[in-house]
Amino acid sequence: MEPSAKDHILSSWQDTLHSHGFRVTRPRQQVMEIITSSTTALTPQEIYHKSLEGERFPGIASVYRTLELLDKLGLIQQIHQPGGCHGIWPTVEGHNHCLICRNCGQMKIIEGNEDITGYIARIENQTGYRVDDHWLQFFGTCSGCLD
Amino acid sequence: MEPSAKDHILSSWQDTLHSHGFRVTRPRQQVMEIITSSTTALTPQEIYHKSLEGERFPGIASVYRTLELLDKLGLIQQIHQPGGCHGIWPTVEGHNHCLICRNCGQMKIIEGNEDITGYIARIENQTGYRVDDHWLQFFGTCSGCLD
DNA sequence: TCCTTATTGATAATAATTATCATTATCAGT
DNA sequence: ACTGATAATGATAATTATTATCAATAAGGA
Repeated sequence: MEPSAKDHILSSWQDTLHSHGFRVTRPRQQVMEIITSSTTALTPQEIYHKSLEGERFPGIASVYRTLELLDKLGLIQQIHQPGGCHGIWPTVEGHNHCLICRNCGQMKIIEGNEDITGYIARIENQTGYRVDDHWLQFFGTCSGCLD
Repeated sequence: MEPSAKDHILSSWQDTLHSHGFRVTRPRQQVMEIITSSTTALTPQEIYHKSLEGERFPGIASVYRTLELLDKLGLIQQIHQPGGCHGIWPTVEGHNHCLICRNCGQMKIIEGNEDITGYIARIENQTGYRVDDHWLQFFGTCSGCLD
């Protein structure tokens, strides 16, 4: 069986841990497994509660510690939503944005190929700010929830 | 002396409270004063701590209650940032975006006149989502911090 | 000014996150 | 495979943030 995209992320995360001298422990694997399996951005508490479904599960402190580590290594990012801040999602390479279903929370990462350089230049002129980054997020309804 | 933009917002907020049958109390006025005077988006705790500088100040519960009320009336919105979620900022009419200085936190609201309708249409085709809203935020350095 | 009652302040209760430390388990080096 | 040094864990205490409770207070119409 061909390795799935999820398996690929998981093994690359484990490589990153090893190459930085961190151990690949069972609690860390469980947290990483949950994050990479999810179709929605999860909060730390949600990740912890999902882990309870398993036979053995990490303590809540280890969940927080693992998230802190993954964040420090740049492997995850925090997703912000109007009604529920700071969901966790794997970091994706390159410039991209997220698309969130308001109904079921399902998230998709989309390639950021919009051209707003002209808009940014105008903002810089008007405000005197130097702009070095932006967030673009889309909200709507996914195809499953539209039916 | 000409009434400032802040005074204008403040009196319109008070009108909104009155017209919805809510009382304009001292604690509410203090919270509204702090929000409208700030150049950065503030968290509930930050608003409370600023209020302590005054001679009389609201209890922490009243700060939360006032924020809940202002939010329900649509007078404030929550601003999300990578390192400090849920700052409070007055709602601005129309379609607009915010520009935040990563250094000092100073915030500006900018008119949303970018055209990303083509981009949105492409996203809808690719993903099957129906997109009904978006967030666009810019991060950078303000003119004061550039010097 | 008085009266009704919405609102407050003080604080208890709940929830979320971080810190502490003895015990456990990873994994590099045999 | 086995062993040992120590990174990491689990359990829990401490801290912080938010929400709920209720008697006392004050806003604002009559």
